[in-house]
Amino acid sequence: MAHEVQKSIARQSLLLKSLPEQHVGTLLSHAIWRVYERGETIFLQEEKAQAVHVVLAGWVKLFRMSPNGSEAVVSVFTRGESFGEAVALRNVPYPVSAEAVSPCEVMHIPIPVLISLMKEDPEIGISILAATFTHLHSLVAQLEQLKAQTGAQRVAEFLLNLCDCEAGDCEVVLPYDKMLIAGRLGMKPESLSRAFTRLKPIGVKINRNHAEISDISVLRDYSVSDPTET
Amino acid sequence: MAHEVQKSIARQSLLLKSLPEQHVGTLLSHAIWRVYERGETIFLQEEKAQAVHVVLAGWVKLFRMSPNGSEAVVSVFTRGESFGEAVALRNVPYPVSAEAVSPCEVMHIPIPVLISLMKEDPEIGISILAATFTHLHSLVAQLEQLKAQTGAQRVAEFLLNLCDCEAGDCEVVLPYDKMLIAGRLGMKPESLSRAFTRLKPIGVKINRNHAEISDISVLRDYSVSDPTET
DNA sequence: GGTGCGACATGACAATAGTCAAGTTGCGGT
DNA sequence: ACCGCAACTTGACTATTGTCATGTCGCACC
Repeated sequence: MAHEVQKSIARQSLLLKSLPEQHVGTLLSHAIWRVYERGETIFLQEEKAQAVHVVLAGWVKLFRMSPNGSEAVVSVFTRGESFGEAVALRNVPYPVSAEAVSPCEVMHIPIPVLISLMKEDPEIGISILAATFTHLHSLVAQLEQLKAQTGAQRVAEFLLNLCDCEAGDCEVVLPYDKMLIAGRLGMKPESLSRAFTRLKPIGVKINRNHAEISDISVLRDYSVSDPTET
Repeated sequence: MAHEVQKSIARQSLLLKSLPEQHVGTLLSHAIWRVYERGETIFLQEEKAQAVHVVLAGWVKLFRMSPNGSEAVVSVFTRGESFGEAVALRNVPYPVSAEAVSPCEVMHIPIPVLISLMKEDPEIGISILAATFTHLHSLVAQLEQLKAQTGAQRVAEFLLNLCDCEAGDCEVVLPYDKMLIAGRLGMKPESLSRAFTRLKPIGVKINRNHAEISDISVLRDYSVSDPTET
């Protein structure tokens, strides 16, 4: 971790930003910084956890291979987000695998460093819990989406999360390729294509990896409407 | 918490069993003990968290109401299990609602008690993280199931989790009614019925709330087989 | 011992998503 | 500039699931 730029990104991460300065310094000085190429494995399911991971740049996916061979994408992380906190403290194997889906920079904080610091200051524990809770919450939201919404609605919600605008029209860039988006939303690439087609009548134009939304509120209404009444 | 029986159940809970004796005593002496009737609400989504909850008897479901009115069951807890740990420490509203699905006994540990104890002893934090991680893990597993398995396979896996036997034949009791099982597995009651029908040819007989499995290994094979090749 | 209600099963149908196959397109390598 | 590949789209078909309607059964309540 020689570069000041990366240190400052790390400080802004959800995991570290609420910690007192002295601890952040300790953690950063023990952290390992690595780059990954697209498609490279960061760790494998069932492997023993060695570190907590903070994404500094690029995109990382967490996924699970089921015994029958199909892949379920559990989540996708980018700059400032961290993963592996909970598993780190329990000395159990990873329940998922992690892979870089674009060129990435990832910071690894070795677990022993974290544990010893945690015994000194309970604030660290609370901070880790906060990050873990964020994941928990997002998984709950995903479960709800899968169980209660159609494919097209999930895509609509996905697009809405990408917009920062509040109302009116908006253009967003799809952050990673469509195969991964499909996986993240629990469908096949073909179904994603069709979902996009279905959103066309309500003002969504897809061009390459750009999406144009003519009216956000229309899309928002659609994403929460009852599937049976459309 | 006047009753010794309940205290001893609480001590066996995942949350408390690994804590040092003195802390358990403190927590128990501040805990509130309550009974709930079937269908009674324990807390509502968006409500501010007041306590961590430990189920002593009966069954509790956590669920989310989506804006369009449909209900997604997130998890179901029973004796010895706890929920609400993560949200407790962040002063944020509950992301889910909780309801008793059978007559229940639930112990509530007020959050301030927990926080002050946590500042005294970091072990408490680790213990809470452990419980939280268990939930995280189970949510990840659920996501995988929903995305990569058919309805009948999810039912098969649900039945396998209920058996304690390792091989051969086995009879299990369905722990709660079929409507809730359906919700827990992300399907409608009708689909659950059909899933049971589909499991009949491979040796599963359903009678009331009893399930007879003629050969566990056959069922296990089925639950992990590729849906396309059956 | 009725009576009525809710849980559950089943059939017919519609909607949704997966599968397979056949293009099209964009892009990197030569 | 050409080639080849992988991502993406589209169409036809199938499978799975939700919806609606109907019927049975068990059980609490009078």
